[in-house]
Amino acid sequence: MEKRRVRFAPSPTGPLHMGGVRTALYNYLYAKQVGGDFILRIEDTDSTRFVEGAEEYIIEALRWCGILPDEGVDADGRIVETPSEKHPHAPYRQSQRRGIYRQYADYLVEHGFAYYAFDTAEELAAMRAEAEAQKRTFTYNWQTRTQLRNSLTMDAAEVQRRLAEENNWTIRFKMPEDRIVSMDDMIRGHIEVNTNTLDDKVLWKKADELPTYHLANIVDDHLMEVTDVIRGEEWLPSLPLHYLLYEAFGWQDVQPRFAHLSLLLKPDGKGKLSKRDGDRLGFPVFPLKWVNAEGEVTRGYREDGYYPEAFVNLLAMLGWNPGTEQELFTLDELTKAFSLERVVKSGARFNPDKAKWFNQEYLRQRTTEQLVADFRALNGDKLAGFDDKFVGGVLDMMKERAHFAFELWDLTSFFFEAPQSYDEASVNKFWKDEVKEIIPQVRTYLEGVASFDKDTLENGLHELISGNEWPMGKVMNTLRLFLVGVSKGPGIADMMAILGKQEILSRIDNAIAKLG
RNA sequence: GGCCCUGUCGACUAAGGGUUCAGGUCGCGGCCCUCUCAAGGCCGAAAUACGAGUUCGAAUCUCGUCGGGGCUACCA
Repeated sequence: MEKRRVRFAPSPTGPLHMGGVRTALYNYLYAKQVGGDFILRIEDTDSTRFVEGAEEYIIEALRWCGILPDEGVDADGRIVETPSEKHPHAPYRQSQRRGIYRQYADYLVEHGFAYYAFDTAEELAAMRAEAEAQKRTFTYNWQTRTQLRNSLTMDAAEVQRRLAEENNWTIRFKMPEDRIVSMDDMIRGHIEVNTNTLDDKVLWKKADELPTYHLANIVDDHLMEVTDVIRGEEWLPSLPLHYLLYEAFGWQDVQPRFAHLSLLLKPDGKGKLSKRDGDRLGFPVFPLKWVNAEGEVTRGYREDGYYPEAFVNLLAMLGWNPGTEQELFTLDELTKAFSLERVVKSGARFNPDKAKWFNQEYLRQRTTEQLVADFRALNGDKLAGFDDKFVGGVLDMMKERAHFAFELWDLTSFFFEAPQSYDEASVNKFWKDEVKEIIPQVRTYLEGVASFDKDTLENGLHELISGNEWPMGKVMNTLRLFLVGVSKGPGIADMMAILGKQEILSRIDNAIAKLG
């Protein structure tokens, strides 16, 4: 089989949405599975929607996820502008390929597949409004084009004059009359559409000297020898046009195969997942943090504390499954297991809780060394006086409770700082006369323990308390309160063993002094 | 409105006409463990949108209805 070549072709109109990352991921997995190439192409034919920094964001997001393209981006993470052996189809930015497209648009006009149109946007908008008022649908196609201002209705001289003098004309595709376009989608199967429901799409804009998406996309996919197009479902309605364009160019025998992915839906209510949902429900919708021109900050998975492996994993499982009960996959495992046949056809509602669960699983898989590094990166100054062995011991004991590394400080702070205050409800509950008499005796016992390890302390404390018929719960909870300040944390003996005798005795003394 | 896609527990999904009074995971509830909080273990509630048809047999095939999504720009 020929080498598979797939592409991810986003527009730099803002930060890349997590749905876009998923599309990129599926392309990557599909290509890598068979040793194919993953290409990045920037579709920036609409200069009015260009957003500064968006292109860099896209590349950085892919890099963070570990799915950087083979072609289109250089080692420094820049879009390639000059052809080379590794990047033969450069430039990979459509705005820099403007010289390429015109000949293809002209070809279509010369061979009767397209025509020049001189209607203004205002005229067409007015016609659409009028049609709507009459509860009709205005479609620019064979039924209406003969009454409109275009090269089909004007004489050749007039057309030439307008082409030379006017600056706002377009080239439109001449959608055939009453034809069934028969298409295949790798996920959805066979699809048929009647061309009567389609309109004469604009392929070229004189004002910009640039093609629109449809033309640029087909031409570039062909020129870049793309074999498979995996893209979002929003492109499905354009598929007949794309088929017809391949046919018009005579490329139908080498046209790519298509797969249209369903969209990501909001966690609740109706509609597709949007930035608003993230703000409203408290989760990121974008891979990385983004600050727009107005200084408005949008949160990202990376900055929210997600591991890229977890993010990739959760994205992969949103609309695909391996057919087994396995849910945790490395990128390599995904590459081996992935198949378009197992991509789900219906839209996937995003579930933030499950996203957190994925991160928790990845946090648990981290080695102690990795976790210590994560933890120090977040809490450096507070940990200055503690060595890796101590920090690692604390984290090993507590990591099971965290979904994110940033939660670890709240979970473990009492190992690094003695409590400054004591939870009032717990004090009222446990610090009673009976216990006030017992605690000093426990302190005396602790002071005399020769081997201050977990098992010795655990057994010793239990024997001491039950031997004296003291109330186990009250005594232990009081000790916990004195050591931690609140009613939470690991086992008392575990804590004592890690903190050491001096620290334990000092915390007990402080608490007694403070609470009286 | 028109066109296209789509419809299994609250969510992600499995089951490709009989092996299914529908399985797993997240979430939810309960119990156990226990010095607290977690974690863990065990158990539980929870779905084939609806209606016809095909068939000995339908979650699975067909049609209709309803729901959801997308497109309907000189945006991508």
